[in-house]
Amino acid sequence: MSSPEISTPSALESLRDFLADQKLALNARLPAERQLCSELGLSRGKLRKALALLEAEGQIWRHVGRGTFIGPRPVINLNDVEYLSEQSRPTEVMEARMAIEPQLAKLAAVHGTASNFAEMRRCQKRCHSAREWRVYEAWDNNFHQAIATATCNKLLISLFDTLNIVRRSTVWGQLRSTQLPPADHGSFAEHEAIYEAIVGRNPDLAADHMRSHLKSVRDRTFSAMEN
Amino acid sequence: MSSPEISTPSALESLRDFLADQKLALNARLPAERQLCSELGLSRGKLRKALALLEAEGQIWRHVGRGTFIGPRPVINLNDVEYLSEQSRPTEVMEARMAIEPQLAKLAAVHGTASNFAEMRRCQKRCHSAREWRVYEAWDNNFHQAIATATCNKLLISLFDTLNIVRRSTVWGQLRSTQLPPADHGSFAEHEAIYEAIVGRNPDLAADHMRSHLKSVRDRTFSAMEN
DNA sequence: GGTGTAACCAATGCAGTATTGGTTACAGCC
DNA sequence: GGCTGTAACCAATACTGCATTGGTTACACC
Repeated sequence: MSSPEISTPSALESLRDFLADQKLALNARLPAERQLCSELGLSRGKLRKALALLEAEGQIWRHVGRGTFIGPRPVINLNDVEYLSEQSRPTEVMEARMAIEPQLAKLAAVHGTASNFAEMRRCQKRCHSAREWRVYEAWDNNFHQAIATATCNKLLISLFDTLNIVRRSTVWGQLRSTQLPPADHGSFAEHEAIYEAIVGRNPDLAADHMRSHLKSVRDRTFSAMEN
Repeated sequence: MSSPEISTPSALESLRDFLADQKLALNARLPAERQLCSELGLSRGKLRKALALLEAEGQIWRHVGRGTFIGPRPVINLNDVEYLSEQSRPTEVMEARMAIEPQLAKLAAVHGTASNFAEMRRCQKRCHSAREWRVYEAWDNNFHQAIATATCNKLLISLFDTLNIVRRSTVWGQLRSTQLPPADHGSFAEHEAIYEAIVGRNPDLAADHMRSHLKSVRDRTFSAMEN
């Protein structure tokens, strides 16, 4: 039986020869499968087996609708926020917040500067003076952003930004309970506690307050969803 | 009456009234400028001035070809991992790991499945049998990746991936102390402790072990850098 | 100088079409 | 039965032409 053991390897060989001939640069796109078939005189099945081997070796990578390319598969776009938002359920987003934001508060208490603290204070005041839910929410968001900024860690800030975008674009399955100005919103006291702990350079306390703040946010959100 | 001090504010007022009437949701798109002009009976110039004020307040954001939207301008996609890597110093990367990975271990102990645990075990074995530093490092990396995967939280996994890419592309300012096979590498016991805590469904213990593991990694790394 | 109007610009969205890798069904052939 | 080649189909993606949108400029008119 000379056919399978030899014919498939020969397909691989002719494909390798073709690639060597063309001297294709990194990331270059090679002809579509159907075209390569006729050029190399191979059936599509054989060609695809050869291509699969090359792909397994990391020599090429393929994608439906795009083509076959030279080189290692590029890193997937991790920050494809839309995709992430579709993939993330509200409980997951909340879980991620509770995992990360307390740590940010902790580090903010360590590395935060006076101007960081001033920005946090400014956001708090705007929260108080907000008369519409939307405005309140904007400054609440800025408050949490200010805490992330206070970590003085660009990587963590970037991770928080991604988390934040996903959170804001997540469909929470509810309308805000109207245009309610959040007059006696419980978050005021919680924000204050977080702020005090951070400014007081008390990392663990800051993390604790952030954790309980997020817990109450979670409870309010999900209980509102069930109503 | 028709002086600029009055006419422009009135444009702003009628625009605010319009927004209140429509009760537009967050991220909703409001009508195109030309349409709003006729609806509100304003010239485009006046309308644009009013819109510019709202935009300055952070109430709306606009983009050519897309439209005008309610809410804060979404943050640009910072998928530029290379940029992040340049901006992040080794201490920052390490700090981010110590902030996030213990939380991942904690959640892995909560949500992890049997197949997650099997994968973690597989990575551990490969770490043991590795004879080159590079291979060891690859499976060590996979071990931490498996923990992130075990959180069953796509958002957290994605954040970890970003962190991981930055970490791996960070210049640590040192060469590995040669090709040393890490025969009695201290991380073995630490990995084992983390694994046991996760499989034993002990979230806090898992976080603790991860924290001390990262501490020892940090100490080894930075002491090596000083030598 | 300020205002309103219209025209233009580049960026974007959108819908329809073509292309691409991946898969399946089937006839033909040892 | 097992393998092969062919064709058809599928979902994802690129491409293309057109409509729309915010931003800008020019100009006539007070």
